[in-house]
Amino acid sequence: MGVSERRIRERLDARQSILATARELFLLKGFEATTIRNIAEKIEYSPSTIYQHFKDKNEIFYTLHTESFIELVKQMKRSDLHENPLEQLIALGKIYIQFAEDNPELYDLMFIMEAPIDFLNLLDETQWIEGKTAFDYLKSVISACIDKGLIKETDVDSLAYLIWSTVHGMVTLSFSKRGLRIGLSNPETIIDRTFNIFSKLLVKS
Amino acid sequence: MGVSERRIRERLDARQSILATARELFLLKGFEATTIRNIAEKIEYSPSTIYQHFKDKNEIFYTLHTESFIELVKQMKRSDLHENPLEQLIALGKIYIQFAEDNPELYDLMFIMEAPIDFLNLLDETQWIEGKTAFDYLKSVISACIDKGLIKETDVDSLAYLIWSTVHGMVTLSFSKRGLRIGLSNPETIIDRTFNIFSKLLVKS
DNA sequence: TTTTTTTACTAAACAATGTTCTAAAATAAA
DNA sequence: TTTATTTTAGAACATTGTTTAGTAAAAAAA
Repeated sequence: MGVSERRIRERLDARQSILATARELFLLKGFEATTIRNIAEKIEYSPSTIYQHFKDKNEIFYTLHTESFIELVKQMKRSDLHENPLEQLIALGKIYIQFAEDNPELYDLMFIMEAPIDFLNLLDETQWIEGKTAFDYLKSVISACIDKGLIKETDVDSLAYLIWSTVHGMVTLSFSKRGLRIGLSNPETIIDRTFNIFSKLLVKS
Repeated sequence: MGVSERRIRERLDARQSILATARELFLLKGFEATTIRNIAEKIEYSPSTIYQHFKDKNEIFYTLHTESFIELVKQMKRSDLHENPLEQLIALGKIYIQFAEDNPELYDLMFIMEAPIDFLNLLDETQWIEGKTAFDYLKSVISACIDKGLIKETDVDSLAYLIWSTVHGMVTLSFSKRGLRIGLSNPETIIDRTFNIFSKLLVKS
């Protein structure tokens, strides 16, 4: 019965090479510029074969979306080498911003584009596990800060949403180039400076 | 010589009706779903006629982009009925969020989409006047807070960028539905609650 | 071994998009 | 009235995501 197993393996290989190529082209040229025909050509299949493995373009990129969250959480966990939870929180923010700056296209897919969430809505999951995992990790660090009396505010949900919003906002304003040409004295360092002020505000609270 | 004047007027009318229709369809269906053929059909012209008035689709929506900023600044100025600059700052934040929630498609065009800024880059203006006007207004309110000793921090640029990032972040996370299904207790009130905490942090600073 | 069934795959086509080309029609100038 | 200019439209082009219909290959059944 090795035959059917081999076929399953071959199918999986094809699927993986579609995903790998999609990822490669996506990182190089973005979502819109990565076409089904592009991917097909690169792996030497016809475009219609891709539809044997994925329902549509969104499904391909939803897979990438999920993988990217696993990677982000992995990066975030690097922050736990700090003993002091406040230091860990600061480190977490920096890691998040760094991830976004290193992977702007992926960040777009993960937090801005509608396509992946639209696909998620098609499956009727009640929870978005990858997102929740990352958010829960942030909350746990904030909780540690509160427990040690390092932050006075006690609404963890709102604190987490505030911190997330702020770093997300800084990053996306930078991506969309809306922070340029508005008279900032040092546009290239504005994210760093703003992050520092925000950190100070949090500590004093 | 009333003839050529009439033709100029007619040209302007055509241009205006293209813009009005573009706006209408855009608000109804968004950028991508608003097609040139769509607009043309509605004003009973052929698609190619539109290209006599606008270089491309981006130019049409860049015009909308600019108009929207004028409207936003108008709304923002409603905040100056508050005597206390800190109260004005809070009001300003609420107005901004309200504008975004009332006009999600316009907000997308104004602060998220690349198309309008790409068009702006084609003209080589050194400043983005509409954006700078709004940002300067925010900075003036913050400066008033600092002058009255209501906020301790003194880096106006960073404070303004922080506040902008935070409200922008909250709004866009909401738009992209990334704040859903991650275990928030009351997702529908999270923006309000977060905004309140952020206000408190700013005051205590 | 031969026949049948399932699977994998492709070429071609479809409907839609932004945009451009070519030529006709309407208008203004001479 | 004739000529030049402007305005307009229809058709075409190059892309896109996706679907359809049919073919070739492999596996299963006879």
